[in-house]
Amino acid sequence: MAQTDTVTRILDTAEVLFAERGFAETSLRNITSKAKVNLAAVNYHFGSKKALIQAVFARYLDPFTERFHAALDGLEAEYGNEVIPLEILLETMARCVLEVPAERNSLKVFMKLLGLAYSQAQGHLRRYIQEHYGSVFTRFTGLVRRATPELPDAERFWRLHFMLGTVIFTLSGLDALRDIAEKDYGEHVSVRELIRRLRPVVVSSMQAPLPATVDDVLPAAG
Amino acid sequence: MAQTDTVTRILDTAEVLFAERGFAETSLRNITSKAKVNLAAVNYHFGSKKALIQAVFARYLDPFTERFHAALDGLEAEYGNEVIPLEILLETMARCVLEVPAERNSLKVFMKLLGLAYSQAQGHLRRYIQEHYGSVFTRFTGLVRRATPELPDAERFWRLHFMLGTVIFTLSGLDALRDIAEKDYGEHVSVRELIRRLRPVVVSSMQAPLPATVDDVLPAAG
DNA sequence: ACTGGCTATAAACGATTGTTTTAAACATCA
DNA sequence: TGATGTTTAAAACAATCGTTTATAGCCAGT
Repeated sequence: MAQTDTVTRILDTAEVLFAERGFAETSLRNITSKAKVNLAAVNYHFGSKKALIQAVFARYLDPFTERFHAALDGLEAEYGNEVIPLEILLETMARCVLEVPAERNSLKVFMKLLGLAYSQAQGHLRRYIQEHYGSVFTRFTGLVRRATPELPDAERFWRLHFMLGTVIFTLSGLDALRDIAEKDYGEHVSVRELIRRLRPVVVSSMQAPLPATVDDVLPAAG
Repeated sequence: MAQTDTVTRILDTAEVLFAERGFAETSLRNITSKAKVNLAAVNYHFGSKKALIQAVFARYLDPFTERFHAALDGLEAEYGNEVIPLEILLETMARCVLEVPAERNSLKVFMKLLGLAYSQAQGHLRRYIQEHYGSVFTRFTGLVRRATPELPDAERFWRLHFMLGTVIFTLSGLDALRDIAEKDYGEHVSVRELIRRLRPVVVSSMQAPLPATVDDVLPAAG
């Protein structure tokens, strides 16, 4: 089938170029010429550039959500009515994130796309992701809520997003950071290495003491 | 002087539009029409779009670095040969970040621009920032090093970037997150409120236990 | 009053964008 | 085999991009 081949080749090329240069900076001609397919093939198979972008995300997020739901099913079955510990929840999510792109390109591309979805995308992408994949996140946060009863709801909400920021920011800017780290510390940094470093930091973030309630945020000055 | 007025009006408009939609998605015509100046004025006063982008950053970063250097001078004078505690260093940086944009637009724009500098900008911006403002960061990390002698250099490097990710990601995506938070928790979220929440999390991140050295990152699976 | 140096304006430049159209090549099924 | 519907190919579409040019206006200094 030349059809599936063309579609796949477009997606494979598009996700790499999008991750490298962003959506607006990547033209359809960049994609089609590198993918060795015709320019019109994009609009024929996907309808528009926006739809292509969404398809790129769907190819990552569909298997991820499926896997993540299954993993959470397994955890809930295993723990029954008991509370699933926070570390287990976080590791489960991490494992699902890691496993999905391993079949395809690289985790770096996946995280870079996620970062773009937040920083770029003046609307349609965020709306698309929210609509199609919001339920998994809701389910996950519900389990995290049971695992962290000491946190007020708003506090937990923000800390989860702090955590998201740490992970996405680091892994999406990995190339630039890796260059600096290697130059300064001579140490080669793999993604798994980075996740090993992320683990205690993320857990500590979630378990940090509650912020001061009333007093000034920046008390000292002189 | 209509000259300064035009330059300022271009910068004021450009930084808002850049922050809202990114660099590539913001055309010079968008800027000049909203700023009510002639299209050619951008290339006349700044030379190119790239130079305009850099000028937008310089208008934030120049006063910030000046202020930050001064604040660090004050701390070093105050503490002499003693080690400046980590919390003091972090708070000092936070205060400098907060004070600069208060004179101008909003912290949100500033953070959004910083986020864009990392996620977009396939080169020239990152290089520009590194060249012009890298020394402040180097000085700061040197002080952080003395404040956290228990951390290996590489570990501290990464944790500082984790921290950066948390802050930039959260504050640059503030609008979208604020909508969700207000809808779900009814609570209005100001920037200062958010920084109050960020403080214990960031400190805990830096003080987290060191990662496991050898064993598997994701041990359990079944 | 007039010249010289800036700045503002309008128009046009060539290049590139996403998308559409037209025609040819292909596969599939009666 | 011949007809039908699908995929590719090349060209053209109108729109928009950053940039440049040519012209007009302004405010000094002599």
